[in-house]
Amino acid sequence: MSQDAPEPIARTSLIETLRKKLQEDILSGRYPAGTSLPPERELAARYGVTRTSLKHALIELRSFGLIAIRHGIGSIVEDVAARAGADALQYMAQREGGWDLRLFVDLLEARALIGGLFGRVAASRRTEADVESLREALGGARRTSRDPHGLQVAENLFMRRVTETTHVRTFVFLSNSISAVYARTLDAFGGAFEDGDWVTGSLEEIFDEIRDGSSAGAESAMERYLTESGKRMIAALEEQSP
Amino acid sequence: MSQDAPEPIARTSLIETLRKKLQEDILSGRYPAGTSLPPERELAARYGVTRTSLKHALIELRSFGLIAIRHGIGSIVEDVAARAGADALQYMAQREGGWDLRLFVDLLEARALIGGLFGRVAASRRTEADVESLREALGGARRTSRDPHGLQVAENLFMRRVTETTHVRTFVFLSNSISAVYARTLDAFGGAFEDGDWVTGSLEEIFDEIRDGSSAGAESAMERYLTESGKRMIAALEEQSP
DNA sequence: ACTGGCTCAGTGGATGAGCCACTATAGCAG
DNA sequence: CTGCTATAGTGGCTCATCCACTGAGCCAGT
Repeated sequence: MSQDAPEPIARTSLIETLRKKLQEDILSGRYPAGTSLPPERELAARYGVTRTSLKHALIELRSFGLIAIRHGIGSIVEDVAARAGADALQYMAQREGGWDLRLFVDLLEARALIGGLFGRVAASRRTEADVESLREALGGARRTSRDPHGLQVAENLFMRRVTETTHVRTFVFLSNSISAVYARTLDAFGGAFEDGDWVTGSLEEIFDEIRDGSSAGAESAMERYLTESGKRMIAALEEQSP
Repeated sequence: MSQDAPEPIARTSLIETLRKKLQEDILSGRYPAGTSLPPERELAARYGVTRTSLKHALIELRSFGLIAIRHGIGSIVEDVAARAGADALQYMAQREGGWDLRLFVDLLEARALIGGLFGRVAASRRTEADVESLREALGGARRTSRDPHGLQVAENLFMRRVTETTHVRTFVFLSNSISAVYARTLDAFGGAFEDGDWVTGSLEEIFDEIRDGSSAGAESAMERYLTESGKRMIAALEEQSP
């Protein structure tokens, strides 16, 4: 198997940087919920960019539910807890360059609980085709079980297949939002995939339960694996950034 | 009680319209996943807008995971199923002005299943403060049980409180993404809240289970209510748009 | 005193021309 | 065959302007 692309160097565009900065200022309470942001012209001057660029960043913030932009009025800061959607997680979990460990732990717990639910539903609805698709993904994991990075990719695929087996499209989107938080920093979690036998063994167990249509079994197998896997991811993270 | 504001007239900005149009063209397969969008200059000319405006729309699409923009290369269409996050749901469920009923049914099913999970976790982790907060929200629903619109708002608040009772912040964000799909069109679902006694009765049942710490009870009460409520929402929708 | 219309200042919406920066490719020099 | 360079195509970003919407205050008519 060919080596995967070596993760293109992260370039930070101005807009990207600007959005992060604004977001940080909002999340840190500098611009409290319910208040107006300074006018675009002033904000642009303050951050030293054009109004056009600033606007790009504002529109992106709006799409995450962090602000509401109203013609003739201004940009109003929304209550994050009340409005921000799941896609905002990927930006909230990485603040100021580092990880927000508390939120990340929270996220992984949610992943484990929801994964359990997915396993349960998947077991009760799997078709022949689903089982085959899962078997194939499992095979991929087995073949690459000694390469942490490859295994990580294979595990992700397997989990995606489990989610698809629920036949609930909304679950796939929810799952994407969660994966997106750590997907772009896969390398940071290599340490969680060094014990290849444990990973493949766990996936096999999950596969067996789903194949057998055992809802309760699949639920607990998923939840157990994801919980332990989450712990290892956290550990890997703490090793890197002391 | 005073009459609520009569829903401000929805204004559609150019960027909003443009984003919808592009999105529709992507989702409908006109620009298949993996291929490049036409160059910005050409796209702008084709849609009859400035490149600046087009860019605003593209950036928004990027934030939903529908495209990837690469300097010097172009905008590549992402595989929606693989990348689009939960916030994309609100736009996918309302295509071409009407509702995508299939996706909406799917969404409501997911809501019921996840709601069950939330109920279970909430029951196992509720604190005194949570119970009080839930009781207060329940009281609000009781007081407005004869006004469908008011009841709907109160029910939303109650469900939010249940989610908060899980003490898993990620759940709140996931929940926001789901609510966002129908939150902006609350009026369309008034029909689902006409039987005030049934709604408040159901909420009371959920409250009791959570208060008593009965995980299994809370899970099934939530799932039952949300399933039935979802059916009524669909019915209300079908009445309106034959 | 109240109503309705008008004006004005402040704010976001949108434009279009222009230049910079990045990427891939083809052709040339060694 | 290798490695450099020129070039064309694409997105990144700026700038200067004008349009459209909102809210507040003023003023004339009733």
